[in-house]
Amino acid sequence: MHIRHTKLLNIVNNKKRVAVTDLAQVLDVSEVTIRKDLSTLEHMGLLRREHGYAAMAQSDDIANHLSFNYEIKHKIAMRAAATVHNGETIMIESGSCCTLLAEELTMNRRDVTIITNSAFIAAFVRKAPGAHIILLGGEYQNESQVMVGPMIKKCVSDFYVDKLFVGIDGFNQNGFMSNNLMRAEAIRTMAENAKHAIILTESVKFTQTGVVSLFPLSAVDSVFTDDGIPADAAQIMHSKDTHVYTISTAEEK
Amino acid sequence: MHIRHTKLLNIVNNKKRVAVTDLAQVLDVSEVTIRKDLSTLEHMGLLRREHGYAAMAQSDDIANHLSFNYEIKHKIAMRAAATVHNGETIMIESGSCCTLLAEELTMNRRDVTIITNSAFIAAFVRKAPGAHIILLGGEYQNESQVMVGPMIKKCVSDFYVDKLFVGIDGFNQNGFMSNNLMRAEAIRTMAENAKHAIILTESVKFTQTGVVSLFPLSAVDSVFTDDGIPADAAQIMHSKDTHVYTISTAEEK
DNA sequence: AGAAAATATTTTCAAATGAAAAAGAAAAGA
DNA sequence: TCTTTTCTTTTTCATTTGAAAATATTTTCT
Repeated sequence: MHIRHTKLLNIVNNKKRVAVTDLAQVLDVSEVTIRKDLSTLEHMGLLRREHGYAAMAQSDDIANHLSFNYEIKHKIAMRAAATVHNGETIMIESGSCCTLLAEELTMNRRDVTIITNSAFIAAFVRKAPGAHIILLGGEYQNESQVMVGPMIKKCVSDFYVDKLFVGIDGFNQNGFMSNNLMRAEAIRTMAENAKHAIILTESVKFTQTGVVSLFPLSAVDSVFTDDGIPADAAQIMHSKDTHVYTISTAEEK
Repeated sequence: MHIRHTKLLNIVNNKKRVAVTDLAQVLDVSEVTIRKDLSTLEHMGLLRREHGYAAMAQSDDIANHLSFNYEIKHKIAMRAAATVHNGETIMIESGSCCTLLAEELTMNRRDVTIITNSAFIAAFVRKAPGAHIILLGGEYQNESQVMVGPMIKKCVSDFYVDKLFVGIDGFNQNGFMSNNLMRAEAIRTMAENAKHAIILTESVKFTQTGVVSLFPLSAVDSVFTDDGIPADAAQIMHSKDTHVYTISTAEEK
């Protein structure tokens, strides 16, 4: 991803709606270049175009939108993808990093089967050549497009996998947190049928606290995040034998 | 829906991609009017706009695309919707008419719960105020966005409803047909837990034959279609006590 | 380092765009 | 029937758009 694309996304995400003229001026390139960038980014689903403007891709969960810190999320996803081998079956719950993980696995791996309760992820990767998805049933949450409720348990009981990848909404000294009771319940149910629970998240989540408890520290095998993670949070996890993989956020070039 | 919109959709669907200029000329209105129409229709998801052109909304199953015969499909859906009362829980399988039925029920009814194996329908109606969806789990078919396979049975066994609405791909004297073995199997599984199986389909399907058998005539309670249905097909169904509701395709005005 | 190739960016331009105001047509009320 | 209101369509215009060609920059190879 071009460095200008990153800047452009930041501007659009902050202002929500920016004139093409302004973008060209601020980024000091011609409008034509901006337009080509906008085409690319719109195609990736990271923003919307309007006549004369670029607008933030409307998201149902603004705070978790893919285009916020896209590059970091992508790096985290790529690092986690390296732990999955061809032919493996894994579970994924929703979240930006997890979505990008699913994309990578379906685009560039062979015969990876993804079991998920996220209809969003299923739709996101369905055009990819290697997309093989098993969608868990349940009550459909209209905003998140995730399935929750008792049906999840029924569906997931057929499977046992090595790895479950999940996102989080917050963290405190007792463990990992979520913002939604039903989803937290669904994730724990999925975790019962997976050997390792693995967390993928931007480091900001470690400075926030969620609304409901998701996992105690001991339940999580490893964490993939970026190097913005507070030292004390990393320390707490280390002390409980949770592996922490931090990705460098340094901008290349 | 404006009559010009219908004509416009037909042109776009036939040619796949038409210049705005050409549309204005053929329909004999100004380009501005065409542009307003295109905005409306794009917003409804019935076509895509490109710079200078209107293009067919890309569909995974071209033959079943929503924008083909939209008006007829909509009328069929509205007629079927009249049989569903507030507070009812129903099952829907995929199909254009069924999608529009789901839209109507979530937009203009109160407390209707829809059980479906179509992630497409779930996503299509999720913004509607009354959308309450239970999505059945299973193997995710990338093109149709429908879940199939043994997990359907597990999921659906929790429910028993009065009505199951389904679409079909074809018909012969032995009964109703589908184009996909797995989906046909899923539909029959759903039908086991519904009192009445109800078919929603454009009449053209009665002149086509599917690839796999879906239901014998006796398994279907009623059929909602348009008045283009061949007399002999209607006759066969009548003889088996299947109600046939035909909607007039006459263009108003 | 220097040449060749591949990428990225800008210039240029005719065509397409959306907004606003004006004109026309249809529906409703007296 | 005439008037008012509302909805639809057209006219007008300054701005935005994408395509192509020209130029600049970076990368790759020798």
